[in-house]
Amino acid sequence: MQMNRSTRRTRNVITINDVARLAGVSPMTVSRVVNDEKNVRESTREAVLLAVRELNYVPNLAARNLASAEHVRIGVIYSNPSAAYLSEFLVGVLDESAGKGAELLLVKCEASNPDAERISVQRLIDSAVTGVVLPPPLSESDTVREALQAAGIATVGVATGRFRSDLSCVRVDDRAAAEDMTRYLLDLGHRRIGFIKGHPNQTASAERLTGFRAALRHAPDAKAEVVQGYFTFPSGLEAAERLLDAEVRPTAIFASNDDMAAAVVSVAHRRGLDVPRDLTVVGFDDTSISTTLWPALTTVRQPVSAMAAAAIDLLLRETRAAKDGRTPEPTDVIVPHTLVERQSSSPPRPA
Amino acid sequence: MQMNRSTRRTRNVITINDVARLAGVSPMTVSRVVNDEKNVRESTREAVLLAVRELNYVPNLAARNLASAEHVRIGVIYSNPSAAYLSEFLVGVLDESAGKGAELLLVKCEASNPDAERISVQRLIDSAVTGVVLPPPLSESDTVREALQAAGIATVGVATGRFRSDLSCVRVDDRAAAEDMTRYLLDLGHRRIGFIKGHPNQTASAERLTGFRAALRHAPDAKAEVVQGYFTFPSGLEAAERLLDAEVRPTAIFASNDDMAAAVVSVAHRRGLDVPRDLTVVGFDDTSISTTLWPALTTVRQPVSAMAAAAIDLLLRETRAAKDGRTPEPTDVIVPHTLVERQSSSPPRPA
DNA sequence: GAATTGTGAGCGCTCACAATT
DNA sequence: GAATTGTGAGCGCTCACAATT
Repeated sequence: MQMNRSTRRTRNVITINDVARLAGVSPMTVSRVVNDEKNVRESTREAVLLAVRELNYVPNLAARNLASAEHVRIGVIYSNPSAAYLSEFLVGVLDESAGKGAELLLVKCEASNPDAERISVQRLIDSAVTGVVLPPPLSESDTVREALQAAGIATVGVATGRFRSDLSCVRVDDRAAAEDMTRYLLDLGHRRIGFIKGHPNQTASAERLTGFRAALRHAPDAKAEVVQGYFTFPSGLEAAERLLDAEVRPTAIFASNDDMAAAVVSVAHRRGLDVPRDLTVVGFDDTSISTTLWPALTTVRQPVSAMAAAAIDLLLRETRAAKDGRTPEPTDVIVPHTLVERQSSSPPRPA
Repeated sequence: MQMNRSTRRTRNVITINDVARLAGVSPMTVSRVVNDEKNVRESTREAVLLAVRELNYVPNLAARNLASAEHVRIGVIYSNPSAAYLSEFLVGVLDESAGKGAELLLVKCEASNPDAERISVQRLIDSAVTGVVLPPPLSESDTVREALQAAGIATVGVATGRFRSDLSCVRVDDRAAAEDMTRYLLDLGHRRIGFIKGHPNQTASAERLTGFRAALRHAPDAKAEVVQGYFTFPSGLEAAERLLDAEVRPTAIFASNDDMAAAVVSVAHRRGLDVPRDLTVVGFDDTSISTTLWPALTTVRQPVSAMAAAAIDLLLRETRAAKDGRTPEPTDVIVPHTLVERQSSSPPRPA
């Protein structure tokens, strides 16, 4: 017999009790299933999940936070990569954590400065974060990784060039992506191709170069010229000058990121070269500069927001598992890249 | 006599009950004071606030969210302003809302497209946001403002050039800031000054121009050349070419934002001009590009993160007041700007 | 009557343990 | 004994109302 409901505001929201009733179990069992805990019989789990789906149940995060011992607080240490990258990254981080009730703590940090890095990590530790997400370039900082590992804090790196067995990461396959782009240039008919490398402190730089070289192996008649860059616009200017000063100019230049590709376009225009008629220019990342520019850049799209979101998701999964006494193996999440063809590329002009 | 505490995890955290006990009132009274409700005697309020401060009480947001009828969800509609601006803005929004338990909902929107703007607003309304923060340039969109007002959603605009009586805003005094910068150039000794205007769809553009002109009125011997820009790097390139093509070149160029100032530096270098020896270049905003560049830009610092944080704070205050039945007057929050002197400015070369 | 303060219950979940298989 | 499920209380706040000034 149903008691008269209290006079309180009626919320017509599905709760854990509704799910429990439908599944014929206790609310605690529903809680176990929803939180992916072990020691739930498979048939029970399925019954609960069925009820969850049927009722479209979404756990109340406020209640979970209040009832559970600790709060999920995720730290993000960011340095000054391309601002375009950071804003896309933050959008992804936000979108994912907002819905999961995780608190975010952002800490700025000068990159390539071990002292500053250690201080940033310490600040996160002092703030009792449960996990940390590292966007590039800090995702490859030994200092940061070691300090976090020493403190036993779950960490996920984003956009590292390679997977390493002691750090979960979310990345694209940089090598395959660079290979795809190079093959695209070869298919257009280019045979003299300049390549601008990324910063040597990031493994993605080497991977992209490897991919570039791998594609060229299938075109023995092609000539490659490789110069160093550092992912910045100014370094791209300098690299472009070097490549375009060659006696026989390349007909295409592949820059390891969009900022440097934008610099190549800038230098080309200064020299009176039409892009793409006289020079094809392609980039990597698909950050906002690639469409701000004229001509818009052909580039490799890294789904930055989705990667950030995936990193948060992975981190939450790992911290939850850790709380449950399991120590999850570091995971290597590879997300698909896409080649985005825009106006900065075309077949070379017939000689 | 103290009962044996439950076997449950002991949290040694200050709660509303601790404050109530110390202040000699009921928890509900503490709740009223903390939430800034009316109908609390002034002496009671003071006693409670004293206890809050003494114990360093911070309300548990999860408990508040669970107990109170509705959730605070703040929408942010962003378009594609400078990426550097957006990332700073998001950092501020995040820092402020994380600590206040507000959920954030980001919606991207193509600017200057009324249909897209209406769709974005509708998405926020459908998601039951309690308030909306508008970064530029959407903070000045009539479409967006009207749609939100029609839906009765509290809104705060950021970095609008002027205050209007129907919209709370957080901004710097653009006119005064531009006047300061211009006076700085005059004090350095410049008498031929180029000015690149911002996009005409933002009131800040006009304010900055007004400030520039106001400062020049005190230097009757100075000559000004004003050209149109649109806040983008390419528009800055074009404007710089126009200014530097003049028979008598300006010795200083004041661009209405950093992106355009960076473009001016780029054009100057292309023409073999040394910055600042041959040409002083100054910007506005102090976004990350101003220090990435060489020489680093002298510019006006807008504390973007702090402004975003202030906007969130103001919004929370307004929605809370509205819940309490009060209709707060739109507020005009002006935050201080600062002139940041770096390497791109110097006295003009003696003729 | 209006302004101010307090009371008891309840928001939706998870804890620690107990009970069952 | 181990694996699985349930029980009762409690997390820290605010609601609706009642009681007091």
